[in-house]
Formats: sequence, structure tokens, C-alpha cells
Amino acid sequence: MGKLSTAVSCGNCSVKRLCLPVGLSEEDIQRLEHVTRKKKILKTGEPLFRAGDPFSNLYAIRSGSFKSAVIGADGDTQVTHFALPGELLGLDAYSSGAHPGYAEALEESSVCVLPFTQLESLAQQVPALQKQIYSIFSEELKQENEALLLLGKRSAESRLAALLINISSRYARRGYSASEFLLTMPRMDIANYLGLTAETVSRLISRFQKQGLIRVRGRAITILDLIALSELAGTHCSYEGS
Amino acid sequence: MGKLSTAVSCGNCSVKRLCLPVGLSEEDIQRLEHVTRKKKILKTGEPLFRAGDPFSNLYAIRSGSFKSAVIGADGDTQVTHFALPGELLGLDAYSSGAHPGYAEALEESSVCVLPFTQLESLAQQVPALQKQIYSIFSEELKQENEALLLLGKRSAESRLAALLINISSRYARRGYSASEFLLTMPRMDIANYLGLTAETVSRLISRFQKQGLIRVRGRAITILDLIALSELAGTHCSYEGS
DNA sequence: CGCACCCTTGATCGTTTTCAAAATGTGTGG
DNA sequence: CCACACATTTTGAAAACGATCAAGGGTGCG
Repeated sequence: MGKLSTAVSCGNCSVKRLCLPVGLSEEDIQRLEHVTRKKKILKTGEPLFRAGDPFSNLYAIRSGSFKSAVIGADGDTQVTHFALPGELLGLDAYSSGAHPGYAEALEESSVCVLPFTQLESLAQQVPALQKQIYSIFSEELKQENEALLLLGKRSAESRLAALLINISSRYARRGYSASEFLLTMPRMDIANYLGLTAETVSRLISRFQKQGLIRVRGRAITILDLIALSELAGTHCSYEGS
Repeated sequence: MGKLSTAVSCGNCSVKRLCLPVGLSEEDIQRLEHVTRKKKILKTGEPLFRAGDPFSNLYAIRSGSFKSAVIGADGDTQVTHFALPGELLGLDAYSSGAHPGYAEALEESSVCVLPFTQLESLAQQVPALQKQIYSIFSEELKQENEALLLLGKRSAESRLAALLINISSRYARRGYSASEFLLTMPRMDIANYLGLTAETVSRLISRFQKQGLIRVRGRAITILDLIALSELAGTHCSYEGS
């Protein structure tokens, strides 16, 4: 109740220009903060939610990174998304009332817990928030379409190049270096996401390094030749939306 | 203004239980009809919208079928979705204000043209409509995740089996036969959607027929052994949502 | 009826998977 | 700080799956 609350508010959150507050007035942001009070910290590998969990919250990533995945009927999983700060998790659970897949922290991460019913009624009163929610849904759909393009038509080489560029540009958008970043996910998750095997990913990373396109030290990546990498990807650098 | 209007209204539309009216009262449906006045008929191959077109409308499919596709930077396309009556097209255009991909009729089809700004303000007043819009967005995301699972992990055989089951169950949901239906899309589009070549699709269809799983006459498909097909697909029959 | 397009079928080629093993990295407790 | 155990990553060789190239057969529309 005191002013000493350690809870970070939307107003001073480092990802507010990527998250729900976009387009909101100071006053509206204050109203939004009633919804975003609850935070959660997760350790590496800890699940944010599991497949089948009832849908009650959305989660806004404040820091760290996540993978989300769906589980097929025969038990095998497909990583569908790597999520970075400012992005929302759980949107696909609304229609059925339960999470169709799970989400798991790839490193020490923190999220805002957003009770959806509260968010929904606030959005009903604040058109700018409504628009932002539509926008996030829509953006998500667009990104999934791009992911489909990647999986459907491209060679293994193309896919990995595209992923590296994608992640690089998303980090850049958040104010980090575009050329040097950490690939927080294990090779196996990358492979799964790209529809490949861990061995193929490993071979490709080695090859990219030999060709002087990137430098690799463990999970740390330095992009040395963005142009060449973009050509391999077959998609221009502007892989991200808006 | 007269009662003789030939325009089909939501109230008596054959897909109203799959479309925006879900959950709406009679009164709300009448208000919705002000937004859904405009219809459009398309012939086979005619585009509903093109990549880059400004976003102003959503389109609700009343009859027929569509493919939607995105176009990569180097010009090649990926079919991302086959859309059937009751489904909405254009949702992924909201965030950027322009359609990132195109949609094209696969047969003589008809759609409701929904000016989004009107729909948006009506939804602001009608919570049930708001919920239905969220639900459709969310459902769409879930379906794309399932498509990713398909493309990422499965063999060609699995993918085709899953597509057949998916389409079958979607027709069934609309009141048509689950075991006999028309594959309105050319083989090449199926192949593209599944990340395969037309030749592979053709071979697989032949093989499924030889194995007694399906019967094929041109684009007409009869499913003879749903169980076996489901096993091949690796996903249970309930491929669709909710 | 003829032409164009779509679909089928066959043979070969290439990429990616699979199987196997070694090397590197990570975390733990001594 | 080091040593050990375990997981992840890298690398190699062989096999498989689907792509590509090529030709022939249907089907529908003018």
C-alpha cells in the first residue's frame, strides 16, 4: 500500500513502448497498472503455463525469454515461438478457455500476470487499449504466417539464417546490439522450431562460422556479415513487423 | 428499407453459428447487420485482396472457399490457410494497416464485407461481439500453431493425412458430409500449403487410394478408413478447435 | 473438337535425417 | 579450486525421403 512498493509499474517499464501501453495516455496507463500489478519470476526451464491449464491470464514478458510449444496427439512437440520482452503469451488460449500449448522460460525471466477478464473490461472502456490488443493479436498472426513461410518453402540454410536475422532485429528493437546477442535457447529447441534436427543446426552454425558470416562462442552469436546472411535467408532484414 | 431486400442478413445466414453472431442476442444481431450489409461474389481465381492493399475491411465467408498466402521477399509464396464458410479473412492486416498477404477464391464464393471501424465501434458497445472477435483471433492463432506442428515435425504422408482429416471435420462442422467432400484447391496449392511438391502430393493420394484409405475422383474425395488415416496423421480426429 | 492446364507416373539426384561416437560445456560436491 | 557426472554440442558416415527433371494422360473449357 505504501509508495515503497517494489512492483515495477507500466509507466516506467523498460518495454512499455512494445507492450500494452502503446498509444495510451498517462491516465490510461495508470488504470492499466491496476491490471498489471502481479509479477512473476521464473527460473530457466520453469513453465509459465502448461498445455491444458485453464485460461485466466495473459502474460506480458518484462525480461528474459520464453519458448512456446504445442504438443501433438502422439506426444511430440513443436516449438511455435520464441518470445522476447514486450510480447504477450497465452493469446491462443482464449477461444477454448484452456492453453493449447505450454510456455517455458529459457533463462531467468520475469512477466506481468494479466487477469484477462480485468483487461477485457478495461479495454471496453479504453479504446486505445482495445486497439492495441487487436494490434497484438494481428501482429502475432502475421508473425505466424511468416513462420509458416519459413517452414514451408525454405532450405535448412535459409531457415537458420532467417532465424538469426529475426532474433537480431528483435533484440535491436529493444535497444540491444543487433550484431551481438545471446541465443538463449538450446540447439535442440532451435532445430525443433525450424523443423530440423539438432545435428543439422549444429552443422549449419559451424558452416556459417567457417564462411565468416557469424562468430560463435557457445550461445553467444556475433553477426559479421548481415548482408550475406540476409541473402541466404531470402528475406530482407526487416523481418519483424511495424 | 423495404422488407424485400435480397441481401442475406446474419439472422438467417447459414453460417451464423460459426461466424460473428455467435453468442449475440436477436437485438445485437440486428445491430450487427448494419455492418454486414455489403456482400461480394467472387469467381474462381479472383482475388479478395492483394498483398499490400490497405486494410479497411474484414471478410466473412458465406459460401465457397479461399486460400490465403504470404509472399516472401524473393517472390515465392506460401499458402498459409484454406478458409471455409463462417471464417474471417484479413485479421492479420490490422497491426500494419495493410494486408501482408493475399486471398483468392478457390471456387465461386461469396463474402460479407465488414468495414472494420464500424465493427470495432459496435464491438465497443456489445461485449458479446467483442468476445466473439477475441475468440476468432484466438482460434486463428491456435490453428496456425497446429499448422506449424504439421509442417515442422511430420512426414509428407502425415501432413496429407492430417489435411484430409482437417478439411473433412471442418466440412462436417458445417453440416456437410464428413466422408465425402470436394477438395476445391488444386494439387499445387495443397502441396504448397503442406511444404511439398505437387508430384509428392499426387503420389501420396494415389498411394492412399491403393491402400484403401480414400477414394478419389478428380477433386472429389471419399474417406474410406478414417481410423487408419488418423493414425497416419498422428493426430486424433478432433483436429479442429472447440 | 482442340487446346491448355492440371494431374499422374517414372527415374535420378541431393539434402537432410539417422545412427554413432567424440568433444565440449555445465553444475555439483568434495 | 578442482574433479566428476551429466547434458549439450559437434563431427562423421550411411541411408532415406522428398525434390527435380522428364514425359505421358486426363479433364474441362472455349
